[in-house]
Parts: sequence; C-alpha cells; structure tokens
Amino acid sequence: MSIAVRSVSSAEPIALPPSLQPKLDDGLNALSAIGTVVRFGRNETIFSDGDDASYSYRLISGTVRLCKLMSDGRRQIAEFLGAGNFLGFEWLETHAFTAEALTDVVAVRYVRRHLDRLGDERGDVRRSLMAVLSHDLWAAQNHLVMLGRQSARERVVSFLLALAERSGTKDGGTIEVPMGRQDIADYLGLTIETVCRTISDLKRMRLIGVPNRTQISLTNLEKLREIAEGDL
Amino acid sequence: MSIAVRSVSSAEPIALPPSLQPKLDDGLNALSAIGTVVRFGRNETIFSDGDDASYSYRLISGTVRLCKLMSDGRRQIAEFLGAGNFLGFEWLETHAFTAEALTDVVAVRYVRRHLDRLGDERGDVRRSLMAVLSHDLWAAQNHLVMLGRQSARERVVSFLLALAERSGTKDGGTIEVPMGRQDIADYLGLTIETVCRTISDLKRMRLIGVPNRTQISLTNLEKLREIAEGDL
DNA sequence: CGTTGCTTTGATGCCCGTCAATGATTGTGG
DNA sequence: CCACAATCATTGACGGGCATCAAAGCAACG
Repeated sequence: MSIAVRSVSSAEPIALPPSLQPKLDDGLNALSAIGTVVRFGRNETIFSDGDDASYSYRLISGTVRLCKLMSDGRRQIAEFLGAGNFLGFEWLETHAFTAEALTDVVAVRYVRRHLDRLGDERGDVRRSLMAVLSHDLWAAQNHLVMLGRQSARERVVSFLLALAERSGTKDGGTIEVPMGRQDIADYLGLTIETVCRTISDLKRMRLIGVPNRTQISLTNLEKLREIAEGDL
Repeated sequence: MSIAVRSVSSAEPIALPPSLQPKLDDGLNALSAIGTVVRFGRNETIFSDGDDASYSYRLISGTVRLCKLMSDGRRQIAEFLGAGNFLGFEWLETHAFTAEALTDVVAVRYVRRHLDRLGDERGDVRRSLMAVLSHDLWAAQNHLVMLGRQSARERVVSFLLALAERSGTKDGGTIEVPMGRQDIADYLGLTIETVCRTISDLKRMRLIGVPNRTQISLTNLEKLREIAEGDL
C-alpha cells in the first residue's frame, strides 16, 4: 500500500484530443463543452469509496484501477480503465469504490450536476450515459463468471486476452501490461504468487513470451483461446 | 438442468399492486400506463443470453435468477430478483444473460421502445432508469468482492444476511430461501456440497436454525455479521 | 409406497493460499 | 558512476480449504 500524492489536479480549459472523438458517434462529444482537464500522478487517489459523487471523468491517457477494500485490508479490483473510458458515471449520491491512478493520468472532469442538466436537454447524451452504465454492468457480470467459475489458469489467460482485445493485438503481437502483478492478482481474485506461477507456466508452455515486466507477447493465440474457454 | 415450460405469458390490462408503488417516489409509476401483465411458470425461461432485448420487466411476485453459462456447462448466477425489482433494463441490443423463473412469477412487461420514448419525454423516468442501472452495477461490484476475496463461510453468511436485509428480518427471525442449494452454490461460486456443509456447520455452531429446505432462522445475527466481515 | 428430485454427509485429493527466501529492477544519495 | 535501499517479481516447500466422487437420507408426488 504505497502512497504518493502530488495532490495535483491542475485545471485547464478543454479540448479533447481528436483521437478520442471519433470513438463514439454519440452525444458524448457534447460534453466537451462543460469539462475541465485534470491530471493525477501515479498512485494518486482520484476519489474514494464513500466520497460524495460530485464529479465524473473521462480518461484521456493513463490507466485507472477501481478498488473495493474490505475492513481487514483484502482488496478486489473491479476494473481497469484506459483512455476513452468513463469513470464515476453511476447515478448514486456517493462513489461505491475507490479510483486510483495506476500510471500518470490525464482526464476530463465533469460536474455531475451539469451532466444531469445536459442529459435533460439532449436525448443523445442521455442515451450515451445509459450505454456507458450498461457497458459497465455487462463487464462486471462477465467478471463475475471469471471469479466464480474459472480456474486460476483460465482467469490469467482470459485477462491477457482481454488486454489483447482492448489494444487490438493480434497473434504473435505484444501487449502492454501497465498494472503490476499484485494488481492483476487483486483483479482476478488470486494471490500474486499464483499469478506469477501461472505466467511462468504459460511461458514454459511457449504460449506467451515475457520480455519484461510490462510486456507479454502472445505466441499462440489459438491455444490461449482454448484455455480461456476451458477446453484444456 | 430441469425444464418445465408452460409457455404461458398471459396478457392482462394492468394495475400495479399498491404495495409496490410506494417503494419508489420516482417516476417509474408513469410506466404503469404502458406495461402488460405476464406470467411465467417455475423454471420457465423469461429470456435468454443473446436474445434481442425487446422487452423489459418489473417483477410483481415470485423470484427470478439471472444466469451466465459457459460453453462447458459451468453456471454463474449474477443475481436473484424479487418483487419490485427490474429486469432487462440494460441499454444493449441483446440480453447479456438468461433470466429464469425460480418460482411462479408475475411481472409487468414493457416494450423497450416505449420505455425509450417515455425516457425522452420525462426527466423523472429517465433518472429512475439510470438509478436502476446504477443500483445493479453497485450490486454486481459487491458481488465481485464476495467471489474474489471471501471464504466459503463468509460467502454463505453474507448471502443469508443479504436475504435477511431484503426481507427486513431481524435477529431471531426466519428468512425465506426460495432458491435451491444448487442455485445458491452457483450464485456464490461454490459447489452444492460446500454450501450444504457450511450451512450444517453454522447450524452446529448454533448461529442459524434450519427448520426446512426453504427457511433458515437467524439465531445469532451479531456473530453472523462478524463472520461476514471476516472477524472470525 | 415406490419413484423422482433435492439435500446431506463422508472419503479423498488437488489446486491454490501461505510462508519464506532469492532474484531482478528501479530509484537515491554519496 | 557505484553502492545501497526499496520495491517488485519469481520460485520453492508445505498445508488447508474446497472440489470431486460416491452413497445415503429425505420430502413431494402420482
């Protein structure tokens, strides 16, 4: 549990990088007009479980982890978010999890009250917000299957395949793994040792390569897919 | 995997039981005007994973389970829904899970297109729909913690406490358990044997009583809460 | 009253957690 | 630039919690 709070959060006038805009054909671009750019340093907390949910965010760059903590310190990571993802769009009074910057993060911050108003005025915005929530729910339910019914090996492989999917990495390609092994373990409901051992196993089986801590190459995507489906 | 499809779904003009209406001060009562009452028999499928999401439902009576199935038959139950709960309100083209009637079920069915229109017209309806989605997401994330980080005993106790919470059962009271042991196991990510053994353990510890299959009395709520939190 | 489906209990083993030590990498100050 | 510390990752030994396999108990129903 390391800390490093550069209590930053600089505020700037806004302009979404064009690379993000085409990603959604929807009404979320209307949000550009009411957001503020903010920055967070590695390991900085963006908001905490129980905080008043005054702001929502859209990530421009960097990676964020969403954590739930138990009273005795056990941790479960609900999701990792990357560029383009939305954060804190739940329609609740307080946040239900802690959001932490895994790397340095740049995001657009929205005042929730403004979002609410915009939703009232524009149907496309409203539908986009619903779509974001629905997507998060969909992701959480798939995550449930993983935690409830998959073996350690299946979980690790599924995780790697999901990273590959996100980044559009093909067979033989290399994925970036910005999160540490402990974060992966806390996402998969495993221990760090089991994650390490499983990765080493996959390496020994020549299904992946591990050039360094933050990169993994997918040597045999076919077989990895089989493992994820339980066919092995 | 038993089957029993009385392919019912009778349709009647609508009138929500007054007991349900006060539960929400919100705009969902406006939905009453556009819904149809439908019925499902025990073990009947309401909709399946991948189906076109043409309808949404609100439960009037009975219990529903939301299941995700893996290709090899492993099953994870994402949620149990009871009277007053909403079903299929995700803003996606197709349903992401299968909904099955655990008991005989009466529900109000809405055409999604109509819901959509109503959301456009009424801000209170829109906010209510967002609230439903947000609540489901919140529940799924708590479920993640359970599956990822709690022991079998903690999961079973948490489950019983959640049932007690829903029904407003106090210390010493008795909860109704409409789902079978296998359903509980599939919800908790355990086997039926582990669920049975854990319940037997709790009974031996005199924390609960088990008068019959569908009832459990909470003899020592205090201690149960400690177990759920990991203090034991 | 036998059948059918569900639940409970028992015996056994393995997967993964725990504890511990070593290696690798990064950052810091001399 | 190197020495050292700090952090993270990896590997090993071992045990326990839960899954698996198997059989017996129990309740509802025709």
